[in-house]
Amino acid sequence: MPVYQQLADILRNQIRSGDLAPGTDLPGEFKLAEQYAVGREAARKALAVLRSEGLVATRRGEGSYVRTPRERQRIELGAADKVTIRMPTPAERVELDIDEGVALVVLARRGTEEKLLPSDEVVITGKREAQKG
Amino acid sequence: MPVYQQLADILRNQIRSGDLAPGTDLPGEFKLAEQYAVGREAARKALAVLRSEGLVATRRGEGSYVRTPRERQRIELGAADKVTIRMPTPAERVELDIDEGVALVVLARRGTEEKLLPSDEVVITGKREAQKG
DNA sequence: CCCCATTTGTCCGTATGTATC
DNA sequence: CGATACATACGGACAAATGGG
Repeated sequence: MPVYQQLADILRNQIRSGDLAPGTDLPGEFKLAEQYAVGREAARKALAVLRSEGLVATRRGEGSYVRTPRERQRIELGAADKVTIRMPTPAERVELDIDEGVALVVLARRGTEEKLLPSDEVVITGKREAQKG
Repeated sequence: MPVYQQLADILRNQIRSGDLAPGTDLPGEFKLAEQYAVGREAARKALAVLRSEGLVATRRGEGSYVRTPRERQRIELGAADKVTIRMPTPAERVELDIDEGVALVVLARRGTEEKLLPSDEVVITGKREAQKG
């Protein structure tokens, strides 16, 4: 198994187990590379994997940290409403302030414009009370 | 703007415009790099961007091609059903045969196990006919 | 406001591994 | 088996953003 994936697995386990709690700063790329005796690229790639899973966020000049789960807004769908999901473009990620590893929920409601929502801020259900006819 | 992003923008536009139709093979990394007078890494990164958006898929030893839109299965949600979305882990991508740049739909239905579905194969709506009481 | 140290981002070059045809 | 093509890995160099002093 590739070095970067092994490292990604180690860090993912530490995150899932709570050993690395949400909000925790991760070591820098060079420190990570040094600690695990790998090249910088392997460390970078491992972080990239975790970013792509939405577990970690990285800010240039700052470093990486464990992402905090978002508060989820409930979306109730009627029979005429449609939701599809796709990944945002880099431009959309900037525009909507979406982290890497977070999908885009496209909500199409009758007579309204499409709404674009970060997938980690929503939970989708059917309508609570149904209308007749 | 970074070279790889400029190249990604060019290719994305060609895909969106239909100039590069679904199923079309893209030039190899070296050819792409040569054609646009960039390094191989820039070409690779551009392809990585498009993969992360679900526009392109790459097979080792084969090359890259424009992904074909999937047939979408309609999912009708009741009031008790819950859907959340997250990115799959590399292991899950292998397990469920999901391309890069495709999210995972987690469908939780009353009394059943969670169902995991590729986000590009579903469209979600509310229940067509509502039950009373 | 500038300077500086830190950290990530970009880019290039090179080499080797591995899957496909 | 060879040719092609992508994947991994390391090295170095410079750019760009951040934060502290």
